[in-house]
Amino acid sequence: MTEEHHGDVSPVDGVLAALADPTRRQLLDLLAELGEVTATTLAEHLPISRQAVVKHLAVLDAAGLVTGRRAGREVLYAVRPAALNATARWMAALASDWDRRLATIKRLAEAAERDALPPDGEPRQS
Amino acid sequence: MTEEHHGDVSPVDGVLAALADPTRRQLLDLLAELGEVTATTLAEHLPISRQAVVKHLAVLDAAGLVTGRRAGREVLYAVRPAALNATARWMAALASDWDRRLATIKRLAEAAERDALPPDGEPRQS
DNA sequence: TTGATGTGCAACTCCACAGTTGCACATCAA
DNA sequence: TTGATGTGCAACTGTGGAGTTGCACATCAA
Repeated sequence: MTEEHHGDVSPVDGVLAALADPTRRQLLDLLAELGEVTATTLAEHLPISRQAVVKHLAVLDAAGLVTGRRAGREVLYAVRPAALNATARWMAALASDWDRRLATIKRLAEAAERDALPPDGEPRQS
Repeated sequence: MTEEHHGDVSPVDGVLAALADPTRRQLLDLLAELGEVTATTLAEHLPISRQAVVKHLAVLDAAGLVTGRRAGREVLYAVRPAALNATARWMAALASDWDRRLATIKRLAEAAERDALPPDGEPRQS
């Protein structure tokens, strides 16, 4: 049990890396809209080749954001919300942590400022 | 008024691109822990040069995740939760949208399967 | 004023990754 | 079987970005 706060080996980093690419986000939007489609179909909706789409889908699959299922000679991909949900929660918790820390700092700063002033509240000359 | 669903020009993409880098996430953790510190101080806690830290801070600043404030000859950086919160909400909404769509698809699929079966529910032989 | 410390700017290297093309292999329909 | 369509693998190119070093400029303490 080391004292590290936010572990970096979580599935979160994979999701963040995957979502960093605009083309991959576009791909996810297409998948959510079209339902279950092949890489070839997806490539027809984008200005890139099928192979590029396949590589992106591999990254998204490794991140747990999509799933590929074989149907005859084609592979149908679909969106997978679980990993996205987990990352959203991770982010909200991190933001909440920052808020907590900042509130504490602000409170301490105000207390120190009060202490620095003389008891009668006279401001010191510069 | 195009029919695009999830706009990509939001502050979200900047945040995602910023969070994609592990070093940048480490930097944010350090900032949240140390409060207000300079790039030089941050560099002492990391295996990279001060200039690398400065560049990362510029990216984080552009994404709205950090703020730099001048104090004499040094610049103090601090964490900023607003953009992170916004992105967390964006992600949660997206995940919820996916859940909704998948539920609809599943419902339709089950209805279609019911229609394909004979009225008396007899399973067809393989 | 001098030395020390800290920031800002610029040029450079290096590599991971997005995207491409070409071809071999598998599957469906005729 | 043949042709058409679709996937899988491999090699290659180009570029953005992470990181470095060197130096000029600003600020603080003596």
